[in-house]
Amino acid sequence: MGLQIYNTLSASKEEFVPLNPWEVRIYVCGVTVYDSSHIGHARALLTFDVVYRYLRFVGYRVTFVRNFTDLDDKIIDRARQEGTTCDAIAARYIGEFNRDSKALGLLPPAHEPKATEHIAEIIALIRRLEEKGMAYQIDGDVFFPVERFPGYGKLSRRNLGELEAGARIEVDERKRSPLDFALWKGSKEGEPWWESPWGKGRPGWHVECSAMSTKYLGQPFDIHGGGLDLVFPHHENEIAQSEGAFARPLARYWMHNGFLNINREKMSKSLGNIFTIQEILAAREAEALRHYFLSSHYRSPLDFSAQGLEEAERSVGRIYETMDRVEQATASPDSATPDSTLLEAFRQEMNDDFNTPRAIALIFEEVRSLNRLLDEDKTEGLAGRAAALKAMAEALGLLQRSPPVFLKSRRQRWIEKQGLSEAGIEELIALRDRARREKRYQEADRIREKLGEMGIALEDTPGGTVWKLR
RNA sequence: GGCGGCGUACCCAAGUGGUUAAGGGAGAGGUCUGCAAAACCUCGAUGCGGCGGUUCGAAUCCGCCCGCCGCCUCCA
Repeated sequence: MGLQIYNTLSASKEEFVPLNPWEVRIYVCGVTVYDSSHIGHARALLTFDVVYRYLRFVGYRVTFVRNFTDLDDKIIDRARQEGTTCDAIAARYIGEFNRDSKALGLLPPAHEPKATEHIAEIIALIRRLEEKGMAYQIDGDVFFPVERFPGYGKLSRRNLGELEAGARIEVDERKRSPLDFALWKGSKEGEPWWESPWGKGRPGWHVECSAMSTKYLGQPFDIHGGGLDLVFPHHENEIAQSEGAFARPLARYWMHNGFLNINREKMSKSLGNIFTIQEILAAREAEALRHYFLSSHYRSPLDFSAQGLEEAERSVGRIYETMDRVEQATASPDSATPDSTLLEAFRQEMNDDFNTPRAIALIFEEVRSLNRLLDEDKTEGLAGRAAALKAMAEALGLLQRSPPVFLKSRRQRWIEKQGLSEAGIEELIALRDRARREKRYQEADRIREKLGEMGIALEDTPGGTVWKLR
């Protein structure tokens, strides 16, 4: 059986059949660049990075697009607070985002369009809606009349009656329905603006994604993704605009990742429980965060904890340590043909709506068998299995670095945090080794204990004493 | 009020009708070791929030109840 994807549109898993058999076109809503990205963003980014990687792994040519919303009320507010321009704010946080995404080990998208660079396309889309009677102008604003789009609510499984009943929005009295949303906003004093058929103004929130996704991917395209919170109203409105304008589907599969909570609470500024990506990556390896997220299913809510992340870092370290052993024992696993049984098992798990927890379980089962082979000095089949493990890990974005580099980096980070010096540690180890050679074991154990208190574990291997973090 | 989700061992977390309920961490015992560590082996939920029901058979379907959470407003 092929890949099954849970489609929010049908609220069920569906066989994934792309429009063209060999390629997949996917659009993911990126970030609004008004502040630093936090680990909730990281979950969404990593979720779709794995979708992207896995689609490539199974052989598709993938066109992946992720936008920047660089035009929005929050950016305007921020610029005002700081007495600077929206451009400056957007540029700053796009820069941060690029650093974050590199640090997270994300594959770069084919396109990263910005709203401000697609004003012409946005205006064209709104005009098209006007022609079809799906836009109305009031003063300098243009709204989308939701009752003109019969499928409104199909993604979030609501009907207009329910929505209106539950609406707690401050209603703009000029709108025909409280649910109508702005396609174009007339500019107020001090706001960025562009010339348009409706006067000076700027796009509404949802319209830029409609314009940009179809510009790069056509309509329909295969997969549209984003966080669960975007289902309503953002994605619902994208569907209304794009399908209203062109009378064909916008995207065929809608994927949404679950939320990240902190200690069972939603992350929010008012609770002060937001961790930025930069804060987390200063303390932990990026692949630890990735492993932590992939250990639960992307659609489940996930509770973030420092302890969980620490455990994840150890787990990732275990995979690296095993790969390190393999590389020391065999010439080169890279030149081996990956074990096909393992790859097939991996595909089977991932084909079930990207079941990464099971894929990771598979990786650990394999880590155990590899270690057993290594313990027993058996090299038969080792390279092929290691190659398969590596291929699986890469499809998840793990094992992006060479084992020695990763292990060294983790150790280095820890030394700095503890204010220790590598030379000092080495010196103590040398002292202990001399004591051991001279069979002064009490002395040797005393030194090891001392290092232990510093958080360092020693391993006496045939090749000499190596040290690791507790 | 409307819509939706979750509750699996000490912790994290898969599993949505059928042999022994994945995997990781912690724990216990063992192999190895001067002693350790790492690695490996073994053990570990007769039970999947509670109570009923459907079924030859349910963590898995249905009903009720308890507890937690999300969306309906900007939000990944």
